[in-house]
Amino acid sequence: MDRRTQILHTAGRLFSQRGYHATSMRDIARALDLQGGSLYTHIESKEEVLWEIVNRAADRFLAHATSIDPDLPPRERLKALVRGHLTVIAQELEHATVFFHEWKFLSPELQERIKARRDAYEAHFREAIESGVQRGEFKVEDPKIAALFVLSALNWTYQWLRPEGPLDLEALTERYTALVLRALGGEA
Amino acid sequence: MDRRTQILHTAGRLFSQRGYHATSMRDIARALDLQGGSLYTHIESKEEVLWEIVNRAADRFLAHATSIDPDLPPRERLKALVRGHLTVIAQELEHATVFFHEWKFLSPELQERIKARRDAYEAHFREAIESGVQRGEFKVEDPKIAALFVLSALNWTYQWLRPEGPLDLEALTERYTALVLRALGGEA
DNA sequence: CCTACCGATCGGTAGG
DNA sequence: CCTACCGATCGGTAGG
Repeated sequence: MDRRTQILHTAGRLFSQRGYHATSMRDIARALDLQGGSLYTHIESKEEVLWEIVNRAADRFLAHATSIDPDLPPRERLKALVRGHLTVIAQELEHATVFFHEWKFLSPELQERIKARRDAYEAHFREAIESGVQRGEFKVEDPKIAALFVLSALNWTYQWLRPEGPLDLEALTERYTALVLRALGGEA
Repeated sequence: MDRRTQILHTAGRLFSQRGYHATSMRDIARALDLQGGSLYTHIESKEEVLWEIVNRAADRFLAHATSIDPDLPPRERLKALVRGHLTVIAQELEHATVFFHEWKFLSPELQERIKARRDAYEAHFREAIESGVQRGEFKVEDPKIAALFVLSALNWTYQWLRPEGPLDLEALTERYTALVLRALGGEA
């Protein structure tokens, strides 16, 4: 792991624990046994560090979603989306936390880029639900609200999901998909 | 509205927009046409301001939950809980945002007090679900996960719920309760 | 990668 | 409620 990667990793941990503004560059340096100024050989600015963390987390979420065959039956597609989302959060809890919590501290231009990626991600959920409704697999009055409902239930999990916790990822995925599919009227 | 109330209100707005650490006491003072030092006639410290905002938001959530008759049929009880939660978020969006986002910046002692209140609040949901399962109104494998699922779907709404938005609170409550009850197996 | 520093700003206080 | 200030710390840079 080269220095830059170490810096991003350490920053991700500290940002997720204390927040972006409550973490100083000197905090990051100290955790790596460096002096504050030495970080700038490897990074451009504090904001660049935040951007890398947030954007890489967006990569992870999108990589899962785009790898799902859109021709799958909507029920299977949604199951895969739920599983992928929980997997990213469980495997990348610190970066996911920074992604959800700290993206507002990016510059307006970088915020727009993240919003665009987030919208593209959410569209996968909305489309899976809409196609399920069209095919009669799901029954919901308002697919947009249903998508927000499902994404809300998933996003908040970064607040309480602990990979080392009593519930393993498989078991949680199973229970969450069951709740989601039943909410959408897609399962007995 | 006395000065102290004005300060708490302004701080709530700024904390919700920029976050606690990115808001300076001088920012709050400037918004009220005061000098920074003048705030301290009315407040003790920046942390006290955060505490007041967070704890009052907790008051609002708990006031709704405890006003619900626990002998109601579980379905009705849960409907009321969902309605109450969305009502607080819609009516107190800025304070609710600070409640969810900034409580980690309180001292450990104050964090504990908030956690205790949050746990008490969540217990209302868990108990409503558990009693629904016992009475046969709900069918869920794991009431604890079901409660986390419902609370997650509700909590995240502060991220996208806009009181001035196209969807009014009544309509949103209706759709959310329908999704929640169906997820719990409590409605055809 | 370190030492030493820059200007700016922080939360909070004294004294009026 | 203001002026003026305190010590501390911030992100970042120059020069080696």
